[in-house]
Amino acid sequence: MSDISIAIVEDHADMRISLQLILNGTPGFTCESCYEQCEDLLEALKDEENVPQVILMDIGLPGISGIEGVRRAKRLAPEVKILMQTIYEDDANVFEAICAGADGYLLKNSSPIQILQAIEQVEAGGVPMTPTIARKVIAMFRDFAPRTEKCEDLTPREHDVLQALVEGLGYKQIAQKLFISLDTVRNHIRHIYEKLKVHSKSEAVAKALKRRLV
Amino acid sequence: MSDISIAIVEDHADMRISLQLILNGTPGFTCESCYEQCEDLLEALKDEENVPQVILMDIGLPGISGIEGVRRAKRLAPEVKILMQTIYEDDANVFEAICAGADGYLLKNSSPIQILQAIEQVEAGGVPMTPTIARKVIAMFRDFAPRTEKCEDLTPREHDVLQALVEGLGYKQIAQKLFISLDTVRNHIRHIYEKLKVHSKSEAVAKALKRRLV
DNA sequence: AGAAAGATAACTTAGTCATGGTATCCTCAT
DNA sequence: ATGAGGATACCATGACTAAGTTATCTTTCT
Repeated sequence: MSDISIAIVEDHADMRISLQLILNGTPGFTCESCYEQCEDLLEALKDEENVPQVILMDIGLPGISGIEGVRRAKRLAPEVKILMQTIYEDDANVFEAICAGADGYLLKNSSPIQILQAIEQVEAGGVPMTPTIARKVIAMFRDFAPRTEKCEDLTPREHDVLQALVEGLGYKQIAQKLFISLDTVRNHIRHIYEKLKVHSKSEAVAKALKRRLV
Repeated sequence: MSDISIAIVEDHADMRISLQLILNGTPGFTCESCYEQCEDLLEALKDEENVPQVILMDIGLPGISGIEGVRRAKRLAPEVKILMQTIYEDDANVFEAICAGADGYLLKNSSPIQILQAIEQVEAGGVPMTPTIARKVIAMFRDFAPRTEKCEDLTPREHDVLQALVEGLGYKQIAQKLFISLDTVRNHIRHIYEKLKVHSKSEAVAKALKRRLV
């Protein structure tokens, strides 16, 4: 089996060079191409000869960001595997990177061995990521799934009112919308608060949306 | 460090017994409880004394299915980690299991070593799953790709305040949390309202959650 | 050096909200 | 038929929120 060919995109020269040294110094891996910025990588990808099997891409880059870089690289070479590397582990970045087409997600403080393993894993069709990130992805995934849970025993009418609250309506507007009096709205909301164990409109809305009660 | 405590739910006696033998025969793992069906597990979970660290659950069970079992078990003991085991790797089952709250997904033909590794991994906060399943989850995730509308340029501080609103806090609480005066909170919220084009806390919370600004 | 933007803070006022208690009417299942 | 739960409605009050106006102090960019 021949070596896995890797390209690096990384703006810090020392990081870039040491990565390349590690890769070229390990049997089974070769790294011929290193780029300081996405633009250079994208230029290179236009020539099919230059397409590596795996790209190791920093997420925080000057010019085109790593995330946008993934999107474009995948357009130019859909079959290339891209591993993102980042110091951040925040939701927004992970989420965006995955949607952009990244095949794995590493932290910058990963050990060389972890990096090599991740490269092998992604080339084998896996999706290497840190446990923390995996949890986040799964959690987000769960959030998107339609919740079948039947709302903490809210009555149908209470559900209507909660729905209206989520739409951002005030008491008066809800009364008009549902053709009931202001006092009845108050009453329903009172009960909703008790059942959801909250004490304000915003808390109720937050809980309703987070638990997919609406 | 003490052993990881494991419970098994599996209807095939031979499978169940050999699993238990393997676990108890390996340093670092103990398995005291085995159940033939979910009902028994759920009954046991009602007593906090009986809650293990990890549950190894078959997905195809008589009576309550493994998936429904996960849902209920997680309600009784939210902190328990659950590994699903199945002969199937089909989308529907995997997705349902994940949404129900499973923390990992193994195939039934996994080797004992793989099972032990998965248990360690899940206990460490990871999400063990086969590469195939991981790919499917990621692909599915991408499809749902709800656009991340660039946070209507809220300033960092405004973002903090919005975050607090989403947590259901009131003005006073936000002031305390962020170590600023009530008036400053008012001011930030005023600006948030202008930028999000809303006129109340609940509207702001609804918009923030729907657009994933937080 | 000066402009622009952000974070901080104060004061005010009309209006809304949270929460208490109470009561009527209807429907459904005991 | 009788009671429980749900929907409707009213009254009252203290606390909170929304929105307007103004001002100081940084930091950042030009």
